[in-house]
Amino acid sequence: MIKKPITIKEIAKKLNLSISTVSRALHGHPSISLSTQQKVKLMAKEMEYEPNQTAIFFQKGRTYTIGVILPELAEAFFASAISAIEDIAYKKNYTVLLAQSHDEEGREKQLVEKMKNHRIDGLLVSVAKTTSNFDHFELLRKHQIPVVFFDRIPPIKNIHYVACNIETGSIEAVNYLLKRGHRSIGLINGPNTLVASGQRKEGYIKALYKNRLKYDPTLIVDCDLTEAGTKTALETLLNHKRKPTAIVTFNDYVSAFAIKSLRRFNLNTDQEIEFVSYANSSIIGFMEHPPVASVEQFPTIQGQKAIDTLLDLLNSDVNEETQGYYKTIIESQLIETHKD
Amino acid sequence: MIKKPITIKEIAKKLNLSISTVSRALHGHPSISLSTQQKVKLMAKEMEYEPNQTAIFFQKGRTYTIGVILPELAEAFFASAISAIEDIAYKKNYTVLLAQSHDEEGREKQLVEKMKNHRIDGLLVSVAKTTSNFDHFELLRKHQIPVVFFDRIPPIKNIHYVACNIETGSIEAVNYLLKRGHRSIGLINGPNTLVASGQRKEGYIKALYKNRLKYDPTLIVDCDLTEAGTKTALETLLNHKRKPTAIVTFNDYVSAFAIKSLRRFNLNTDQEIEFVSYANSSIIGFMEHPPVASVEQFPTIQGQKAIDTLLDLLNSDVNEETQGYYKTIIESQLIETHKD
DNA sequence: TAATTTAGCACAAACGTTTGATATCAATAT
DNA sequence: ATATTGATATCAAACGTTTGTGCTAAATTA
Repeated sequence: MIKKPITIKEIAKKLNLSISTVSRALHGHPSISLSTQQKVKLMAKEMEYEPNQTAIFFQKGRTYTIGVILPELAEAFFASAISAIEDIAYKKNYTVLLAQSHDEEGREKQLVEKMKNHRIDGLLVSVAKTTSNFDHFELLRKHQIPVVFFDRIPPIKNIHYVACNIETGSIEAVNYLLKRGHRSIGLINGPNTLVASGQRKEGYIKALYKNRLKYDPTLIVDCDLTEAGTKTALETLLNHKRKPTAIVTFNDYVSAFAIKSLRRFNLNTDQEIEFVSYANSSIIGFMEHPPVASVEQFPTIQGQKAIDTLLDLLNSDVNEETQGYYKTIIESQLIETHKD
Repeated sequence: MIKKPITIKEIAKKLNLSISTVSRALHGHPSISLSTQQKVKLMAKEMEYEPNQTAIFFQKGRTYTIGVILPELAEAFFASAISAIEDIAYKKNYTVLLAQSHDEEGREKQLVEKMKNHRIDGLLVSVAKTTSNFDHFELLRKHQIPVVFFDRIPPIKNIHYVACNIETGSIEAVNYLLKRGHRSIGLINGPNTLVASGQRKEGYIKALYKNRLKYDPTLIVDCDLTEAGTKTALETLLNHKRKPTAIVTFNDYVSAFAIKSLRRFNLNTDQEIEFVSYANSSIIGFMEHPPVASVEQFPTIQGQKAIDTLLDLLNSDVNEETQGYYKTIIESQLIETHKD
């Protein structure tokens, strides 16, 4: 037996009321008597009435839907973020339209367009690595659709964003290693095309300067984040005239590769090399020899703050110019690996 | 400068045409002359016309949106699955409405309701662990909204589903270890409330029987999948009178915990214990001493098949009764760990 | 009692699009 | 010359809901 969705029209007919009365009754409008309100609500329940959201969306011009565009859903960082976002959206009765850009500018652009046409109320974006032109986001502004960027934010003015300050974490990381007595600290960094690489490097250098230590650029080695690349980078550092006793790596995966490689082929190292990395991902818990610490970047908190400010934006009808822009910076934090 | 979305009405006025003509022109309807079609299309582009999808959704009763309900977005398996699903949805011009149940039946129920009201065209679900009543899915059937279950499928008749046959992988795993000369093989399994645990156990037992080996139930130890639980389970096996030389574990994480624990406190084991696990997750690539093999469950393929069959369902207007139900089984597959 | 307020409801427009039915006009066929 | 066809475009209804305005009768006030 197939059920056609029933409408307020049919409720109206059944109760000999007008459509508008039914509508208002269901919303508890004061100009409808309590008795009819109850009658209507009862009948609605009886007939298993469910409002047609598409009609409401259309009518109201709002969808209570927020778009989320992420570079890569399968990446742990973004998976955590979207999970946190969805949780809050659910709580606030919003719905999440999800899409991934795969770090492609073209796809990102198309997705923005698509979401605009879907009449999302607002958008959350972590921008693609390759994106160099940001007009598609400007377009949304013209259509009064607020956008909040998070984690990967574009280098443009007048935007709302939530980001993580990696530099402080970077400084903490180096300070930590210095306190542990290391004097030659290497850095296996990511490709220098990434903003994230620059941030790590900046912090690394600043920390050394602050401690009045001389900064040796050759102790920084870029790598492509693959296992092979990591190995090569590691070997470069091991052959350095001031062979580092500690190494900061771009992220936990690079640390894992480096440690794995180091231990397999260099087990007879009398002096252990200590590692510090970034992300504090769950992988650390599974490692036999984890880095001594990792810089947490709080994906869930970033996601939460991002959707919080978006919802704020949606529920204050003041326009942007007068109220300025939300800029939230989360401080990254060095987390020591739990010794078990 | 704020832009109001412009409508076909305004295009019509500007060209002195009727609304319907503009609509048909934009769709290339044959009863509109090519010359006017071009004029209209040109003007549409000029005025930066974008169709109001909410109006179209409402009008057509279809949203080209598919709902996806997963237990936990932050879990690697589901993150891969949703990634694959989104990719295909994007290609086929569908949009993904995402939500997570957190393995709670109540939340799952609410989400289904919400998605129904959003008028999704179809739904993809991996059901929550706690769900025991499946009426909310039945409801969708009545509303002609097709549902395809994947990975975690409910124990009810007449449904479309995509699942992974773990038993064959389980058998492969044990066979593999037997071939490698092991005669005492342990199993660190998950909680027996999980279907997944049962499947692993079944395969384990069948493999032994097929090889005419006696099955010792005490070589199977359940654990809660935590690090501590794994350690306890491992110790139980190590103290077994027929101490296993190989262990199958519920998943890669359990393997990681076990291996870590084993190597830390038992480094002087002359004879190595070999591990085989499930999931073949990326963590294996980062392990210093990975399991020798892992049973791949193909999250992306499952996701792909699931959305493929859903789209099939959506685009064939034959009703379910006549065409039967799609039941796709993916064979799991033992993947040997790449030696590097 | 007549005038005015108030409560309770109905009417109808509007949101933007699609689509079946219809109209117009010219070209062709009878 | 009339009927038929075909090409092209218009009209108007419909999708389900919200909401400003208008209406009626009862209740209140003067």
